[in-house]
Amino acid sequence: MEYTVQKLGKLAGISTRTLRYYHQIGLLVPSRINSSGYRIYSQAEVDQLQQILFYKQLGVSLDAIKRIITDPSFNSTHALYDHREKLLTKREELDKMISTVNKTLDNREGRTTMTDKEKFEGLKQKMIDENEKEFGKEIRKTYGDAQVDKSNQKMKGMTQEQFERAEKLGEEVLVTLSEAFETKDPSSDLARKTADLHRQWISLYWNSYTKEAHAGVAQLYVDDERFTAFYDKDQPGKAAFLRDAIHIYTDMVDN
Amino acid sequence: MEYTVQKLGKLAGISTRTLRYYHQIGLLVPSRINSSGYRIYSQAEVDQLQQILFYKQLGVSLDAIKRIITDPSFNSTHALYDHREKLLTKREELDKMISTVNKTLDNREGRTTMTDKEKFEGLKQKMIDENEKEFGKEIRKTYGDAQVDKSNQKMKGMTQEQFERAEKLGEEVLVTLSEAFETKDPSSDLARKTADLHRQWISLYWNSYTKEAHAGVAQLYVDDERFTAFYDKDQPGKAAFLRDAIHIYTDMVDN
DNA sequence: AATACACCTTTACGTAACGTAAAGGTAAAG
DNA sequence: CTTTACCTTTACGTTACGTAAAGGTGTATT
Repeated sequence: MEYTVQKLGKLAGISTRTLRYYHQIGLLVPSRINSSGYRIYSQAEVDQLQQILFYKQLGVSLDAIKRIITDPSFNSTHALYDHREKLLTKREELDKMISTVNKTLDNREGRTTMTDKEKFEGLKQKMIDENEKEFGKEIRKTYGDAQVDKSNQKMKGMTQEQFERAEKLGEEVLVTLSEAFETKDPSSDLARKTADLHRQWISLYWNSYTKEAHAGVAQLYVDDERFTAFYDKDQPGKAAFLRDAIHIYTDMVDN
Repeated sequence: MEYTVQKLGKLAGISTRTLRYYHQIGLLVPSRINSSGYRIYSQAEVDQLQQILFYKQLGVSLDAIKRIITDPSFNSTHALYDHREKLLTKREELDKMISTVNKTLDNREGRTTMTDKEKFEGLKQKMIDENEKEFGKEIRKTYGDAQVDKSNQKMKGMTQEQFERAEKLGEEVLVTLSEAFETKDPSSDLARKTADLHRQWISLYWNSYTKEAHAGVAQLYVDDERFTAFYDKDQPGKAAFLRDAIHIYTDMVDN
């Protein structure tokens, strides 16, 4: 089988420009050029291209890939060891950046919104106070002061728009929960939707979402009678249903 | 105080080329140009440069930095949230690459020196099996199958070198824990070191470290008697001590 | 055969953030 | 007055292509 640039490009899922570029740098040379100047690739090039794309997926530079696949005396395993070192270094740098960003955001959250909309500020403070009075102690016990303070700080740092969105989401969770509860199946689509809405909702208050913490909070809804009372208000069993739905959800989602 | 390019460059630890480039793109404009055409910077520019370098350190693009520091109506906190998302996405991509490289290298090692490493391969599989038998059910219940499978997969994906490092770290945790335990103070330096070593250790098995999950595992050491038995083997109270140390640690560490 | 249309070619600029010459003025010190 | 250190602008190189632009080729339809 022989391929022109477009045929091969479609086969491999890359652009024709890419193939011309690979030819230009000598990474993938067509088996021949036909009388009209067209690049013609055959099976050997298809195989080589697969190799190239594999290494590319690992983040290896085209220059390094060229050395790996064209020079048979080149130790590709050693090259991959080297490459891994580079990747690990990069990840450390990234981790540092992420940590610094987190720190910066933490510091800012407390001070951003000054005395602009007092009413709004008052409302938020009121919500924090009530939250604290009702559930603060239990959550603090389970997740530590730092987490709770951060959540409160974040609430204070929210813009009015974000705040309204959060309140709306919170209501949506309750409405969808009621609908889902009627299915009696915590793995139903509606239940999954509820769990997903709930994730969105807490994500607005948390600095970093993790499945584990989400699942932990879900459990708390059953373990702490005040939470249970809140969710079971209309129909008993809703708190447990929500917990089950969230646990199924966090077990399904891959990250 | 006034500075020429070289003076300011030395002060900030950057090249003169960089300063000229920042001028060119309008990111840092000198306060004035003297009669000979020299760029002259004063205090205001020094301050702005510090800001620029801070954001640069977070991996923010110069274009984004420019918007952040020149447009006062720009919400820099929101920009940082966005930026953090990008960083997290990048880290996921990196993790995938690293995992694939590890897998590839593992496969190659197997092919090239198959019989040589058989013992080692067997050892890893044995560890996974034992782990599963002993703690699998409890951990699966708490953290879900996905997390446990990932951890096992990661163990299989480890190279011999990494594997040895992991085992050594595991021992270090135990040794340091014993020393720290004698201080009777879970906030002592030694206790903090123990928690940090423990973090490093589990990070080798987890795809992504989070404070919450770390704290959760620490709690498990106390809640699950099999874990407790393991850590309390020599001196009762060590499991609880480790949990306390880790909780103090996760509350302190910013990310 | 003429035309339309899909496909091919090469050339070349743009991207991010500078490093590195090259060619040529300027300031201060000897 | 010369050396030396410092300044300037212009411009090419870096990575892996995307995106025109200008023009030739292959095939099907009119």
